[in-house]
This record gives sequence, C-alpha cells and structure tokens, in this order.
Amino acid sequence: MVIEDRQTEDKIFDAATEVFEEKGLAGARMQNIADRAGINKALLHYYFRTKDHLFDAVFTKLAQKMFTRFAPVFAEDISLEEKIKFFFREHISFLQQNPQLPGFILNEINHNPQRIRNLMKNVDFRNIWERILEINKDDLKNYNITEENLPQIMTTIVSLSVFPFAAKGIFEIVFNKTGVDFDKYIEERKEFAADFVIKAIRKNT
Amino acid sequence: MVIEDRQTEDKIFDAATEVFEEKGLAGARMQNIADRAGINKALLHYYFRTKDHLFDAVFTKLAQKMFTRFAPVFAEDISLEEKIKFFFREHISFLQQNPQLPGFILNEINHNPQRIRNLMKNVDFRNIWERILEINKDDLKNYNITEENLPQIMTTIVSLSVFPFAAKGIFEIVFNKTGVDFDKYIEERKEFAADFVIKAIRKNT
DNA sequence: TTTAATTTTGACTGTTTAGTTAAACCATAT
DNA sequence: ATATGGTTTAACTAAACAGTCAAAATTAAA
Repeated sequence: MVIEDRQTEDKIFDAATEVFEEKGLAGARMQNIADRAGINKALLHYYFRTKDHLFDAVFTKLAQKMFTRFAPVFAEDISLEEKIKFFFREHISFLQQNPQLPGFILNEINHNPQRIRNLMKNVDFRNIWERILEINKDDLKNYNITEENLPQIMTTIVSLSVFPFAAKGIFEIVFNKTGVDFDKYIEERKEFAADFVIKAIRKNT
Repeated sequence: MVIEDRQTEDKIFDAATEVFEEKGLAGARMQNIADRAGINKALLHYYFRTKDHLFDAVFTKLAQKMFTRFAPVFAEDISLEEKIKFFFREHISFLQQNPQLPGFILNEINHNPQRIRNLMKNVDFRNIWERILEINKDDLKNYNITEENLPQIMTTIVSLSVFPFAAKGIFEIVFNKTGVDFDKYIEERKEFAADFVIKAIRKNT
C-alpha cells in the first residue's frame, strides 16, 4: 500500500543502530528507537525480546563490520609499502562513512568487556597473527620489524587510523578554535599516516 | 571519633569519580555512588544538588588533570628529540596511573559535545598553538614539520600515547589470545613511540 | 547546660523506563 | 465470505530511578 516497503525488522535494526551509536547502551531508550523506526514500542519486544537482545544484535553486526576490514589487506599480493598505503586509504575511507563506530565500540567494550569476550571467543587471533607473520616474512626483514615489536607496530598503525574518529568530539572543538577543518584533516590523513609509518620503519641505508 | 576522618564531600567526590569512570554518566547510579562513599543517598543531594552537578564537578576536575599535562612539555629548554622522549615518558606514565581516563573523557565528549564546549570556552587554544609554533620555530626547520602538517603531527603524537588506553578493553582481549602482556606492552611503548616519531620526522641526509 | 546551626538519615514521592497483554488489524488460503 | 496466522497497536504493570522532606543526630556557640 504505502511506498515504505522495507521490512519492519530492518527498520527497527537501523533505528537501533543509530540510537545505540549516538547514546550508547545505557543512554539509549527503547521509546526513542521505536519513534525513529516509526512504530510502536511493543513491536521492538515482538521482534527482539529485550533491550539486551537488540543491543547484542546491533553490536555484533557493527563489530564485524569494523574488524573484518583489518586482516584482508595483509594478504594482498603487493609490496609492504603498498599494503600500508592501501590500508590507510581503505580503512580511513570506511571510517569516513561510519565516523561514530570507533567511539561506540571502544566505549561499550570498556564498559562491559565480558560481553565482547563472549562474542569473540570463536575468533582465532593466534592463527591470524601467525598468518600475517608468515605471509609477510620476507618483507619484514627489509624493514625495522621483528616478531618482538610487531605488536607495537600493528597497534601504532591502528591508532593512527582509528584515534581521530574516536576523539572526533575533542578534535573538532580544538580544530574549530585554531582554524582547521576536520574533514580536510581526515582526507589528508590517508596519505600522511601511510608516509609517516613507512618512513619510521624503513632501515637506514 | 572514628579513624575515617576524611571530609564527606571528598568521599562523595572520590566515589563519584570511580563510578562515573566505570559506567559513564548515563550508566552511573546515585545509589551506587552513595554506597561506595559509605553514606546515605540524600547526602549526595545535600552536597551536590543533582546528578548533573556532581558529574560536572567530576568531569571538570578529570579533564583538567588530563589536558594540563599536554602543553608544558613544549616549553622545556631541551632539544626537540628530547622533548618528544620526555613527553611520551611522562604522559604514558601518567596514563598508567589513570588508565580509565581517556576512554571516559572521549566517550562523554562524543555523547555530549555541548557540555564540554561550555567548560572549554575560556581556553585559548589559538594562543597555545602560536606559542608552540614560536618556541619551536628553529627546531621545526631541521625536521619535516611545517605549519601545514603540524595538526597531523600533533594528533599523531597524542594518538600513539592515548589510544592504547582508550582501546584497553580490545587490546587486552586480543593480546590475551596472542600471548602479549598489556602492562609490558605499555612500558615498552614509552620508548617505542618516541623513537618511531623521531625517525618519521627526521630529514633525509 | 541550653540553644542554635549543621550534618545525616529513613522513609517517601513522582517520573521514567523496560517489558506485558489483550484486542484490533490485515493478508491470504480455503 | 470467512477462518487462520502473523503483525501492529493502545493501554497497562512493575521496577528502577533521581530527587525531597521532616525528623534525628551531631557539632559548635552561648
């Protein structure tokens, strides 16, 4: 009848995603989600039994969206330097589309580590870790990367990409007062971060 | 009479700090704060009229604690490389004592930017910015730092120091599965981050 | 020792919130 | 047309919550 033909469950899911990202689990209100989905509050409980169920569904989806983007880069058949450039271009572009995601995920994990531990107990990090080491073994020798400092380097790369979004709120306040534009800053960051990392890990000749 | 002689207001403030850091504004409960301070809930409202008042008091104190540590480093009369080493040593040591602080502040700012904008409206960032430029003018020429890429470099430095704590929850899950110890990782980071930045900004000879 | 002011408490209030229920609605198969 | 099963709603319930209040307890002043 109406043009709006999207399934109710999807409308709820999308509305819940918005509200949870904005307010977090504790700050989100079921009534607010219902309003944004354009439906009655009782329908939320018809499709997702409780607030916790709905949150788990949303969080799992978003966490997958976030973490799935990390690993595949390292399997690409290009040089290490190209991989790094590729990663920052792709990952920051993804975050430009989902700027609230990092803050949301970091915050919910800090507030309830156990919930995430459960959702992630089937992810084999050790295996991923070893695959990364294996695939890039030859590359690593040509740079200042060892098995020992790999955690430092990996987390450094992630920091440079993710932190500006996690700290978006503060950055915008400070930038605003010093005449810097956040969007332009992010656009420039794709190249800057890649060059910065590459320069730092190159061996002196 | 009793050994416990600390002033009630301080006990409330400390308990509130703990609870707000753990749960955030939306997740914190006045009853929980009262219990942890070992007093009646009505006393909270006697000393701090509302939950919002109490939160503002705690947040302002913590935000000052956090941001005060940033600027002074750049005024020290030592070489730029020493300044960078000094910063990471001092700042990461400070965060080791307050590991929950970054996550708490980032999250509350993202959830309510306006509140922070008000609390910060008297901080003259432009002035701080120009002082940093002025003081280090000579140094900058010897490194790959320009007025244009200074925002990138400054935020990069902050990222490397703050992000591991903001993402402590995830890092611990991943580290735990790959045999890395978080505390050891942080201890190593003081030197690693400094060396990483210095190498990246050095001019090629 | 009495009085006054401050601090602390237990019991209360009104509101917000997640979650329930029974009835209405609607598609579609018989 | 009408009975059936899934969908949607308005109105409701029970619990959690921030905030109030009057009286009790404690401290300080006279």
